[in-house]
Amino acid sequence: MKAYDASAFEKPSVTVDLVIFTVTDGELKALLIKRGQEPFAGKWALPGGFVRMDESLEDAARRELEEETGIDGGMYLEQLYTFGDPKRDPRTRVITVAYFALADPSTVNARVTGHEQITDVKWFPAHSLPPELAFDHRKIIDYAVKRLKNKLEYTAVGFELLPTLFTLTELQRLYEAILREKLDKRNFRKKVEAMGILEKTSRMKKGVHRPARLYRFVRTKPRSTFSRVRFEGVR
Amino acid sequence: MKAYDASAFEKPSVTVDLVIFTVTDGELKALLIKRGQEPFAGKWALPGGFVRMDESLEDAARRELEEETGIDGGMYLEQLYTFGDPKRDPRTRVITVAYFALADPSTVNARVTGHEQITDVKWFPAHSLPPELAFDHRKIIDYAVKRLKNKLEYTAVGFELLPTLFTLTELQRLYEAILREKLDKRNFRKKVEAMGILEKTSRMKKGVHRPARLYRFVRTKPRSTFSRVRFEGVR
DNA sequence: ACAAAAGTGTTCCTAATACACCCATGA
DNA sequence: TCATGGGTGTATTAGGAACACTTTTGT
Repeated sequence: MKAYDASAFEKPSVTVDLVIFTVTDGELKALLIKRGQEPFAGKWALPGGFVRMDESLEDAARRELEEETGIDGGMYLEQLYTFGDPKRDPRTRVITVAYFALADPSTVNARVTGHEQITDVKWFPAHSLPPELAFDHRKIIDYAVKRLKNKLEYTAVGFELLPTLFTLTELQRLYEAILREKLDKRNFRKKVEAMGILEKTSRMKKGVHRPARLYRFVRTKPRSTFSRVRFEGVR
Repeated sequence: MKAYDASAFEKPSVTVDLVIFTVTDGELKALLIKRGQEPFAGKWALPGGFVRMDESLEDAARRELEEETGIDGGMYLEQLYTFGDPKRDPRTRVITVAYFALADPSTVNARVTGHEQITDVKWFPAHSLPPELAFDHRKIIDYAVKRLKNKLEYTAVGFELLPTLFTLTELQRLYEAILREKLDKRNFRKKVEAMGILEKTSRMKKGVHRPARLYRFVRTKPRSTFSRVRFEGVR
């Protein structure tokens, strides 16, 4: 019980690990860092780090997020799962609380800052990751991808991956990239408009062909029907 | 990064807390224990305890579960969320990984075993909990209730709360108790039969009126359509 | 024979799917 | 003027919701 003297127990280390997603070139990508130190030196791993004694888990995640991507706060962040296998870190007991984050590619500026132990930072397609990842990070990423796909079907989370203004086709491509399936243009638009979270702007995006209308994402007041709109099977 | 020397950091304590649900008397109930020690002496709290260095989080949860309820393994157990507010424990930094468990009431035998720090154990209706719970346990329970309700709508998790053989009315009452809404008998049966996870047995349950057929829950091979069956709005 | 719970079938309606054509622009 | 992506409407179908009556038993 809680009532036991906490100091009587040997304590595990606690870290947060981040699966930072973005979508570029029609592909879902995750940000990985190359480790410069043992264990798993030279292997790709999730960004993350130790939770400090005076910060909440989410604060820790957001701090690491900023350090790693150069984005200061505001990014979508959600707790994923806590991985606590006693052998997941070969050195000592480390329990990690995994988060996933969604980054609008236009704002992300991945970089190596401060961490001499990181020798490289790179976006990897979520479906062709390096074969050998550090720790149990492959498992964590796979889990995050599953959760993201699922979440996409019943929430408006996808907008986090787009700039403020976007066209419906861009939104559709985003969904297709994450779900890895083609969607029907007409049905997709019907669904997304039914959600009532799109605001038509007066601006148009010029391209080589007919200009496309730009939309903005608006968080509406909680609607009971909102969470029921799903993307499953929009084909 | 992971690469830092783990021992250089002060470590938080890590516990697991359990929201153990059952349904009796047409009500969803959660098992609470009365604390015999500070902090929160005399207050009701979730069962739980420190994670040992050599056991996984789930192992820790299952161990506590058995110690608290006298059920040896096999119970449905799912990781809920990890709560890590630095001030959630007034003494020291304690991060807790919350789990929720589902107990068939016929097998549960709540008791006080071994823990001199526990002065009482009791099932409380999830919707009328003691006003003052220890730590952030009210938040944890509320979250668990939300998750359970949600889970009920797209998985077969409800069967964990019933004995092996049950009638369809018993199953419906269970759903009604958790969702806190009346369901339409005909639609409920259609849905639940469409799930394809019920096996009609030849046995009947005798009562004061027309005997009811007893069913058994069968885990079918993974069916792609399975997860789409929902209970929302079965009214 | 009747009270009470078990059990079942049909209609209505909404939402999901599948599908094809016109529109506006730049080259 | 034509190639290309932008944009829209409709018919069909499946599933969710609403609803009422018959059956079986114990008393």
